[in-house]
Amino acid sequence: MKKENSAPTMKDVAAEAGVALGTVSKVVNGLPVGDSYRIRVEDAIKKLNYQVNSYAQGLKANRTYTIALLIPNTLQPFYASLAYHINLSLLKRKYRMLLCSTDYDSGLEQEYITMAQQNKVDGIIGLTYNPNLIIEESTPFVAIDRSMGPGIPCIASDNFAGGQLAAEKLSDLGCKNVAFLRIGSSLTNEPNKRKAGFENGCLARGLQYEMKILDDGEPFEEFEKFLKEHIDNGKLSFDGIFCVTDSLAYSILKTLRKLNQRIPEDVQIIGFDGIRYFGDKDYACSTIVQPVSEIAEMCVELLLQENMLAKPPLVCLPVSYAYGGTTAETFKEQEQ
Amino acid sequence: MKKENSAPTMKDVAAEAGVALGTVSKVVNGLPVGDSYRIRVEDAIKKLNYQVNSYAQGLKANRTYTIALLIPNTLQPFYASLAYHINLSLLKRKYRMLLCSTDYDSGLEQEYITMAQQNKVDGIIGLTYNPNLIIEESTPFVAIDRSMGPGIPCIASDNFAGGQLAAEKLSDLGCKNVAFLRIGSSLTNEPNKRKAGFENGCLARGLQYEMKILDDGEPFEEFEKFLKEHIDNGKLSFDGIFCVTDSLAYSILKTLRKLNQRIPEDVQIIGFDGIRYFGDKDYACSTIVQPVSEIAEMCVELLLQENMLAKPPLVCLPVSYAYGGTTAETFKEQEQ
DNA sequence: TGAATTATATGAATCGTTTCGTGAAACATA
DNA sequence: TATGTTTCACGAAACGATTCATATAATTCA
Repeated sequence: MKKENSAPTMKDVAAEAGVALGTVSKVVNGLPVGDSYRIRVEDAIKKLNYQVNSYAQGLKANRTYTIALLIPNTLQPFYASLAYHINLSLLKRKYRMLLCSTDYDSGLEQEYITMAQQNKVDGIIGLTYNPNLIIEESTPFVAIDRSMGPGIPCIASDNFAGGQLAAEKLSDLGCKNVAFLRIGSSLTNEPNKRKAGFENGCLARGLQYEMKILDDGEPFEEFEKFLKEHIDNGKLSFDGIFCVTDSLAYSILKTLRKLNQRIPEDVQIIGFDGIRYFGDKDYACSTIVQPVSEIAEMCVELLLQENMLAKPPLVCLPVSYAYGGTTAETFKEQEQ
Repeated sequence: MKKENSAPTMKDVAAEAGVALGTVSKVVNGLPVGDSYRIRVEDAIKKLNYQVNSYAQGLKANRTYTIALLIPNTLQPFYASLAYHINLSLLKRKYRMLLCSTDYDSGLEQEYITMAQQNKVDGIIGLTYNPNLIIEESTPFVAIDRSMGPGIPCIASDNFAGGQLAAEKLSDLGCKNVAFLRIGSSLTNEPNKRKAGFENGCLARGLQYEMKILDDGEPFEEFEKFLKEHIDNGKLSFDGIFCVTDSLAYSILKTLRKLNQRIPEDVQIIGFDGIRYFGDKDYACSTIVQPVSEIAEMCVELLLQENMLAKPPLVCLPVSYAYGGTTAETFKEQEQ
């Protein structure tokens, strides 16, 4: 007799079908069972509208088919894209995803990790900023864009190559005197390598270059000041600018327009990330595109890989260049 | 004696502290326990680095403090924003969020709902498109933008008022002859009310108006054709256009520019949603802003509300207008 | 036909919590 | 001191699934 007002359990199904508990379990899990039994159980399942209780399964099996994703938010397109693609990769493997928006808050990052561990997730993927997160060794962790120490693989774009590519592109597009602009985290993380790559590329191509790097807390206006200082008689001394992110590129674009510079005629701009308007339309600016889908797939693959020893400390995936209207490729503009 | 290589359990803590299982449980849950016991237990917890197993808790309590959010994806800024704000509202209440990207796939929507129910989530928030989803009555469900039937509250912006507001704004900004453009779902959902609201507003203000509504599957080029037909001698007959979403507004903007129309000088455009570039910067276009944060809060509040009877069938939250460069408010443009 | 072998269904034990009836200890009262 | 009350720790039972040792039925072979 099934209890009132409560979801049916395996026991209820067993009673309904007139078989033992273990038999129902086998049917549910697709293990070999005599046909007559199987049919009776399947009928009972349909009749009672039975659904397994993943929590009971998780408790017994110590496996939950759930992973946690820590990202600052889903408002920034790059993070949103990561969340989307990681979700897809997990879906293919029948895994579920707990989304944890950390808002760049170190305390919240730690809270979410503790929560995830209590929830006995099968692993955590994290794009985090707290430099001393405490992660139990028993919980597999894969980091994005940051090296977190031994045993924790880091997945990132090839940021150095990306910086280099930006320099080469600007050079190919006719620039002679370029600038690199960066704002944000002083942490040692993979995206910081964009600077070295760009420098390297500039040297290789014989480009004149300058760098303006704002520390945490410095206001964006410093960039405006910097740019103004490089305007002589209405003319900007740079003919190309590489911004560390598309978001920054967008702000710089607006600033330059305010300073009466035409883009791309007077100065060309390349960003980094590969952000598109509304998710799937044009690129927000000419940009070095991160292979988000590949990053996602690699994160999931490494996270779920059993063999800890085979986990590499750092994986850098290849980036590419995409036109987005802020560089002077007239043949492409016509395509638009 | 604690087992090798496995996370410590309450039993381990009890043994370490020399107390009973129930006592540890009480300490963990903040129930009254004698001070000497409490201290011993707390020390043991620290020493063993014990963490509760939420799965065991969930099994016993039939309560998981987890809800599932079904949205098409996180790439579209509006959905991404929903995900972000719902996550925040849940966090305040110590709830976790399973993110399910459905990609507008009816089958996947149903799969996710079944999965969520097996996972014994405490509720589901869904912005779905499948017209006949099967949802167990025992799982609380709150719908966004779609009425799903009795017992399932629907949360939405006041789309009718939004359409009206768009007409009024265009009128205030000097438009005399306007158009409404819509593409997408033929489902009966709340956003469809934007059309009626706009019509109503146009009539009230004595605006000339035309509508162009594309069915599912019709190509975007139909809009271009429509607009071309309304260009006479290089001049568009409309001086204002209301697009059903910001995303559409963006596409129309590009099309109009291709047709040599200046925005906002020749024709003003208002979209709907309140999308911002890069999540927190300028609006993508002049727009009717959906109160996403309030929608999120309302969804969570209604979902977790115990009293089923107090759940309203439909909640419409107030929208507002925001300038985003595609309307002719010169005083605002100067602010930029 | 009877014994040996194989195949397969059974159900008790288990996972890590929470809950609650039980009983021991501490305190108050006469 | 003896008795009645109150307090609070104890630990068995339960949540719903899986697993595995056991029991039963079916099959094979002499």
